[in-house]
Amino acid sequence: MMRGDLRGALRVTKALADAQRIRILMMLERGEFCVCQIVEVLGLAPSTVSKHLSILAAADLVVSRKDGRWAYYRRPDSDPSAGPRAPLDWLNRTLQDDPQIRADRKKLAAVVARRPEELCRKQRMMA
Amino acid sequence: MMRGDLRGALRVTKALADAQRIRILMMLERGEFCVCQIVEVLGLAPSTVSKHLSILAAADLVVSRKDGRWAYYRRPDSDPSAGPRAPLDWLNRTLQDDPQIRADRKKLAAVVARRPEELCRKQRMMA
DNA sequence: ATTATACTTCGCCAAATGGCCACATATACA
DNA sequence: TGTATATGTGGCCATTTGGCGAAGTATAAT
Repeated sequence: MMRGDLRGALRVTKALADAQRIRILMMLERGEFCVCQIVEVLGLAPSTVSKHLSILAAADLVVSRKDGRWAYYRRPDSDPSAGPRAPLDWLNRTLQDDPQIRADRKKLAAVVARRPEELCRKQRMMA
Repeated sequence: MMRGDLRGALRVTKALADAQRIRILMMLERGEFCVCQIVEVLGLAPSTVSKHLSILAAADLVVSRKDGRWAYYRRPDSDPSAGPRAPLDWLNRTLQDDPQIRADRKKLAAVVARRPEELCRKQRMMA
């Protein structure tokens, strides 16, 4: 993208200025996940998570991939020089030992052990 | 400070998620300035600028120094490894050619040429 | 073809944010 | 001491933001 103007930078910093979105980004350091998996870890409504993901995507902090009914999100596998790699690395370093992030990682491990269908079914039951 | 938790990181990212505060930080890359000088460049009410500065200070992105009636703000002259140096460097790189930031730099040059008293006097006249 | 399902978009509401003015505080100068 | 002045704080208001549920969309399964 390479915008390089204040508006573009603000899109990034505003995207980073929310706890749930930071949690999502830290998740995605571990790999590529579908929306229902992210929903399960965050404990928010799917519509809410979807909106967060669209904000992150608009800032080029994540990219999406459709596969059947599922939508997978991951960190862009792009050049480390350009793009907002620097603030993300900083977050990574800073939050390595944060209790919330550690808890998310633990929950993530349990989540990836299941098939996505089960997650979605469970989430429908709760709602 | 070295907080290292999500709350501390959010204080930083939220502080960076505002155009005026980014403009202030870019100004302070050029040196140390008093509130009335920042007011003059941004074109906002002194109370507004003061609040922005307190948000930046709470995130350890600026430090203040009192000298008589004047309060001077600057970037913390601290270790480059710890602290939120990384996102700031990224902003610096990204916004180098932004028109708003360039305009601010130009205005800043005119502002530093005057004595602070004149600026404050002028600002009182306008209000 | 119809139904089920994974996700997104829309509409709404409560809370947070950014702006200003008015006032409070603190320092300097007469 | 008293007054002027540079900055900080509190109250108020308009806008933005984050959350949810309901409805919409698109793909898969029956």
